[in-house]
Amino acid sequence: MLRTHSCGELRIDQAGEKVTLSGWVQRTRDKGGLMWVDLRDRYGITQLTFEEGVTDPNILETARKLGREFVIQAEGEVVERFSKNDKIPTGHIEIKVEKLIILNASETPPFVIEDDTDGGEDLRMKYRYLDLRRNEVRSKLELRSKLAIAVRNFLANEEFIEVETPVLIKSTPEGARDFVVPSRMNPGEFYALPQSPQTFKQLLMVSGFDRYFQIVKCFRDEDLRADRQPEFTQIDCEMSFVERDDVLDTFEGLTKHLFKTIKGVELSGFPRMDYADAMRLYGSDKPDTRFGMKFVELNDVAQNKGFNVFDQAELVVGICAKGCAEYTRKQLDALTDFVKRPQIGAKGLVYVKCNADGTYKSSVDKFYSQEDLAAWAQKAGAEAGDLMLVLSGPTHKTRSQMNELRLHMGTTLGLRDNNVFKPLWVVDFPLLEWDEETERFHAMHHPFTSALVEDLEKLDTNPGDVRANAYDLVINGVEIGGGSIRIHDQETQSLMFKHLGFTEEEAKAQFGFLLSAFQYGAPPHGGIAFGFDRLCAMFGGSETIRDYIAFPKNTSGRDVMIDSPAPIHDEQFKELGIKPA
RNA sequence: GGAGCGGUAGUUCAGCUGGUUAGAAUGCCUGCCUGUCACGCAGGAGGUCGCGGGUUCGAGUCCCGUCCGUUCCGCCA
Repeated sequence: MLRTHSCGELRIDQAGEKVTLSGWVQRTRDKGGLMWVDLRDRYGITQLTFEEGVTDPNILETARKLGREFVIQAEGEVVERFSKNDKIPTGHIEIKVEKLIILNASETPPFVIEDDTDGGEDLRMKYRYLDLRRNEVRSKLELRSKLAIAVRNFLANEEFIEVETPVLIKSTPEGARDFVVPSRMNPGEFYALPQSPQTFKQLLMVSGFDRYFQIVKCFRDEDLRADRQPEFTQIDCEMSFVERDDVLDTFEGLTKHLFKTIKGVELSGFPRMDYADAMRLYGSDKPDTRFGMKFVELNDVAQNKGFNVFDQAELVVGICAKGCAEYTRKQLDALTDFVKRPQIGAKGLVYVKCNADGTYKSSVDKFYSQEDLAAWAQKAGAEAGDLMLVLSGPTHKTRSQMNELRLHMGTTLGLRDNNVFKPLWVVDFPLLEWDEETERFHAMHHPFTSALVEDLEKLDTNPGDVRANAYDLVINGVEIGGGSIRIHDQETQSLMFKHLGFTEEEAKAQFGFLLSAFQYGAPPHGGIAFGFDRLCAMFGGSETIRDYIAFPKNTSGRDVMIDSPAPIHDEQFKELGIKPA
């Protein structure tokens, strides 16, 4: 037996017992006549002791050879410590070693395996298997495992069936770029890796599975971010005979269950907000509702007073930062620089300080009287001591700039507490979005999303105004998941493809299987998918999903540990019937 | 595709307006140390300053290019 106990479980009660422990050498402390070794495994650390005149000289000699991360097996007696350490759970005991075996020596690792490591991101990724020995990273994967199990428990309890769908499927021009895989047996033809199991889960509804889920890898060949990996995991779900609220209720239930069982947090009912309101009040389809600072449109009180910039703007919009009237020139300049950065691209920033004495000081005093500014303040709900920040320009662009500023102010003012969770359903997204590049409408969610019945008539006259029966779950400004009630009849689906610019032949070639399935009794259905990696990161209180993935890729889509992607041999090209680039 | 930041010892970083032999901390090695637990003390080894070119009497430092990493924009139905 290589071990009788883990390195985290022995306590003072076990004093006197003979035990065998195995693990990694965390650190050795050689005091001359007395030597200690911290032995580590995933459960904890137990101290081993070696003493001149007590420990067998051969064992002492072996112990002195130990280096960091050696794998050893130690046998000995559990004894009470002479000087105890209250900082670790096993700190009241130690093992008086009577037998020591080096199971495997180790090179000195390139960074220290400690919570507070000296290793940089890149290095840790190259030696990810060492990084994963660290408590911090391991505990994130433990959290992920717990979440996955809790998801399965909840959904199984709700009669969902877990079904695996294929990974080698077919490329379609809609949506994100596909990863493709050449087919050896069908030269010149390619599989694509799924961006989501969308059509398969809909077919499972046609098959009568009624409630499906899968914790599944999805693939998108797009540029990466801190919260975006080329392969990522979704909690993918679909339900039959449901309307929107049935889906929302079920997954509100799942979300509450996860927060309760994993974090011990009780969430109350999730508010719902129209996409249009989200854009108007927060300038974003995923508003962070942990704090207010809602947008206030000021066109009627700020225009036609001679300030050209505002007069010519489609939208004049402000936010009120509570208690910030004392901001210095330097702070205001920094905010101006913030919104003028190329990534945000505002031309400038107007401020209005609501002074304690009831007067106003603004960057546009030349154009506006105290009464004018008072009208703004009243509209924005700004009181003495507050600061109004105002942007103007084209509606869509200005809203998105103000969204950035609002989030920045929220962060600056400490209003975005990681221990507070504010979920929100954003509903009634637009069905279609105009794409400047291809000069046609494309589906905002995906082409299988149904429209709101009352908007259907606008599909021909004003397609951009048609709302979809689609919804997103947003928590703290992070898009956790999204879904829709799907189209389930062949006619409507064909019509949708037509509006998306597919010819009948194209629609048939790409989605013929779905259209045909819809002719054989497809039930009304809808579903949702949660981004599992992001959910894990949110539960762990972090913004990057990388540490919640055991072996992630870097921002260039590379795995620096195995060094992929990599070239293939000419013979492989030949076998696959494709030519090297 | 675009923008910002970064690349100096095994590692994390400092190195100002260009100027002797490029530093610190930590890790590593050697010696000492019987209650350490971030042990302590003494000593030692360790560098193609990412790469290529240019400016200069002189480049880690300035300029151009390039590669890599990272953050963001575009992109992500």
